[in-house]
Amino acid sequence: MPHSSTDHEAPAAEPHGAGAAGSAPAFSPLYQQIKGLILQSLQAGEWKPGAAIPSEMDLAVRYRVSQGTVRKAIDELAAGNLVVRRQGKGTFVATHAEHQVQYRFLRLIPDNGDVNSEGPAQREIIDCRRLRANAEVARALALRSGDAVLQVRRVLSFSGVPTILEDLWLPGAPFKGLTAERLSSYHGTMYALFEVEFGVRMVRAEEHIRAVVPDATQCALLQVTPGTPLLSVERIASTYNQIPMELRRGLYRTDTHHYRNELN
Amino acid sequence: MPHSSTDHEAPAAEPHGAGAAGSAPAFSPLYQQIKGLILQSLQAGEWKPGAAIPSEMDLAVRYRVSQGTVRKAIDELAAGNLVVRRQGKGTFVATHAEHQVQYRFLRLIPDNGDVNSEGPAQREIIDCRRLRANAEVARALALRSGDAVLQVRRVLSFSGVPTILEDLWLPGAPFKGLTAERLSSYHGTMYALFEVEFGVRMVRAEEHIRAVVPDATQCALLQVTPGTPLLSVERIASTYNQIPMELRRGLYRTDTHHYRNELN
DNA sequence: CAGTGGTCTAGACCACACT
DNA sequence: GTGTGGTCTAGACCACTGC
Repeated sequence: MPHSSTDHEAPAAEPHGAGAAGSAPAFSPLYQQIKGLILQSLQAGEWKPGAAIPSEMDLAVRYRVSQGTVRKAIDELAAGNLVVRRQGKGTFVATHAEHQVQYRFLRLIPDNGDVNSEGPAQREIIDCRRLRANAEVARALALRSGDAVLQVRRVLSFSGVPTILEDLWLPGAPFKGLTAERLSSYHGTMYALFEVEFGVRMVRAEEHIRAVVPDATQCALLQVTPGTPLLSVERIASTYNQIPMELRRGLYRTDTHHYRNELN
Repeated sequence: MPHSSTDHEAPAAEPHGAGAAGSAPAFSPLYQQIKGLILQSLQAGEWKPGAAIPSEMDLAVRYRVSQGTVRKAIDELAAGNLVVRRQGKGTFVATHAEHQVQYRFLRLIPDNGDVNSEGPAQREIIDCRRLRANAEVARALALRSGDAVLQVRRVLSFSGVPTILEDLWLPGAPFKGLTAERLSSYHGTMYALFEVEFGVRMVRAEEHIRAVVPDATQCALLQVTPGTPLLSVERIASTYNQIPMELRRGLYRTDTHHYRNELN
């Protein structure tokens, strides 16, 4: 094998063709392999959220491929919002901790369509406790029943009107040390706090939406009359490697807001 | 100017730099211009839904650019589901008229997650009439109040259970000749019919979701008891050029199904 | 086999940001 | 000016499809 100066990783440079005599081939193009390697570095925390990753040329040298191949790998990462390209500056690890887009996963917007018209949300932590996962929570978080989990309940208000009631469950281990105090005092979104304080970056989520009527407690917290229909939004959010790290159940008032979704 | 054999269009081959002394530059890369030209041909119906568009090489010759540039243009069109690439065969205009993915825009799925477990939906047209657009419908469809529109009401049932009640409004002109008869007798989705019979291909849509309680008529049609919360899904669907061509208001039962959405 | 999309490369140049 | 990502090109080869 030619030249091997400051080796980092070698992509095993096997553009096409079979490897060993395995019965399940499943080859991937070089740029996919590179994408995988970058992804590994991302998970491993080699580059922190908000920081720049090496330039395309540097990565090309490091992985012994052409810049174009690195480019295609990064293109896919950028398409998945894992990374942000900025012309003339570099490519940066995406982060929730930037005031730009406040709630990246929140699809509830005011009926007038202008998110800025109502100012920042007021957040109130109602409860935060450690407990043992029941079967349902355990399944959603890929834990075992009885494992330690953190349960948080909070209310989000817009222009002083309580609009969202959320219950969320987090695996106990990665979030050791999270308290109502820290949640309340942190300035920024929850996901930003998770990133900064616990190194857990939420990357993807899936939501299941239903229409429900709230119980008495929920009515009180959202200040709605019994019988008011609400949106029930169950979200499972995960980090890199698709590992579920949060189960969140939201109740959304839709008298002044609506859930917006784009299809194509 | 060199060689001009069988001219179709010329992209004015102006990769970078300003054109005339206009005060608003706004230049776009070559591949964006090519994308625009392909888009025009798509709208103009030069290539019908389901049919193959010319090969990358052919388009490169036609537009006087390299294959790579055409490729990048097509990549974006494919990313937007306007076109489908099939290795070894060609690139095809996307269509709703293929049994593969039945309802491309329908996000309601059974709670067990398996769309195939319930078989095809039963469709029943309740009503179909021509009338004049009120202010609300006119605004949504970019028409004037009083313009002719078509109003359709239908119920979708899964495994015999009425699950979706939809009211939809279509601009009268492009859909001249649409009747309840044709809607009922057509085998395939509504959007497939629109494509095949009226040349209107729905490409993009935006949905606004709320929780509501149905009125007496709606309860009867969906066979639910008064007070049952339902999902209200308002959709505006549009063709190429972003022109709105359909306003659809759906009421979804979410006792056995849920609206699924992916975030990233 | 020929034709199509898919991958990979290498090099040139442009647009932008910072110093 | 230097370095970054962004565009464009030209050519080679691979993988899949259908004749």
